[in-house]
Amino acid sequence: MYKSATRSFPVYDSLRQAIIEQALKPGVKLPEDSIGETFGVSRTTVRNALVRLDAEGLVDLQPNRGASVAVPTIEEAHDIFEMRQCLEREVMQRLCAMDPKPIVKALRAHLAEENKYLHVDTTRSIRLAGEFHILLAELTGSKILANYVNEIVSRCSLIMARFAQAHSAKCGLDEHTEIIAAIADRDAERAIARMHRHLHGVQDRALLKPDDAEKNNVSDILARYVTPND
Amino acid sequence: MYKSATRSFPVYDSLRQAIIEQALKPGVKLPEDSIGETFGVSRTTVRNALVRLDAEGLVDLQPNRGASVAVPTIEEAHDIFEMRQCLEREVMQRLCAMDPKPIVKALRAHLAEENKYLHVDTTRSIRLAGEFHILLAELTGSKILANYVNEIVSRCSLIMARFAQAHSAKCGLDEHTEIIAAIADRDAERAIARMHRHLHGVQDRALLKPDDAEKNNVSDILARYVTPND
DNA sequence: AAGTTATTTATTGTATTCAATCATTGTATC
DNA sequence: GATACAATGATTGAATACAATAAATAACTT
Repeated sequence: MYKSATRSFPVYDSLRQAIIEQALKPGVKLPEDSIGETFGVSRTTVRNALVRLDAEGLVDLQPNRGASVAVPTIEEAHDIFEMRQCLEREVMQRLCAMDPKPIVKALRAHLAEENKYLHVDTTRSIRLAGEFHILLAELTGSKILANYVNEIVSRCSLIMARFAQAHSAKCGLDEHTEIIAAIADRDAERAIARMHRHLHGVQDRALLKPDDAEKNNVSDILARYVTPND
Repeated sequence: MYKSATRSFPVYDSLRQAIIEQALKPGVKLPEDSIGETFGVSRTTVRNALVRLDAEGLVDLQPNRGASVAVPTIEEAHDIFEMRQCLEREVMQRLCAMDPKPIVKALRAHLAEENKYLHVDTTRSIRLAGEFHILLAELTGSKILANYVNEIVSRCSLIMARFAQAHSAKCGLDEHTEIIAAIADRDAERAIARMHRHLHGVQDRALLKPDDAEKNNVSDILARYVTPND
């Protein structure tokens, strides 16, 4: 839906990544000026990216008082997790009605990747765990379902940044393995049950920590996310 | 998610309305200049609205060649309708687990409205039919579910504009009545079945007409959608 | 005359500019 | 010392301006 051939795309993408990886924590202000400087673009361009992120629910764009990383309430957190259950149930349902061979192959390949970076690169590990769910959705072949799952997984990352203990964001790899097995057997009921329990575990671990909305300097953090192209 | 206290909001809102009501048909170009003139705002402001509509899937924003009303393919159409089935099934499920009294009351009130304008004001009638589904979603109390349903109902309007016979967009009121009855009985299975059949009917009627992408003048059409506030 | 290239025109991408709003600090008053 | 108000500074809202790209037209070649 988003064509990357614009200057605002890298801004959008880096901000998104930074939010998902919890480098930009909920509540952090996102001033157009400083972000523009970081990326070497004008405020117009930054604003474009912010509008998009607002539409996706990752950023909160208040009139006349600018943008900040969205701060999900505990109610929204429950709401989002419930929706996630619904979407991923649908994913399981559909995958179990398809030819499991290519699906399982792709999933196993991803799982190997997850294993590779477990206990090695935490940030990457967390990202891969999320991408496992996005891959599942993509394998259904439904663009719109994949989009929704993508969006909601991102928002769950945000929730974990707000409420969860540090590093509790990692999905259990065993659980991913179990889910793949159920799909391989085309056992929809089991796949749904496994997924449900898995997500419930993630949710449980997510809703513990009281918030410490520590202020961080945006520019310093973002500088690490600029992809150098010269 | 979208704060209305900006100049771009009326532009966004009018465009959205015009697309949903099928006054702006799929494929119609949306030049920033002429739209800006129509609303008395600058291109910057128009662009803001277009970016948002692109994010919602109602507008297609191609780099360097501007915006046009999205033209869903037949594959996307099926994809979207399938997703809609999933979402509205969830709505039924949730509503049937709640206290039916206030829900049924709100739904009956809406149905009365639908009846009132049936055979009187076609445009309004079509809009109300869509809003029935949005109301259902809102009554679950889930913001995010309501958002998704809202979005997907809009995109279904787009699909009907592209493929359906003129005026086949109207939902059967009897079917709405049946759905309400099932909710009143807290009979989830029946509610889901009714909704499923209902949507299937809508989908069937939607996928007939070959496209006649007649060119239309945007400004003329949009002029009717400008809400005068002075 | 058909096709190709050059030129012009229209439209978009982005930066810059100015006005409006909000946040903050300082000052006065009680 | 606390509160209310005023002035300042910082940040956003939105229009304008300029550069870059694409579309349309004209001129040219074969």
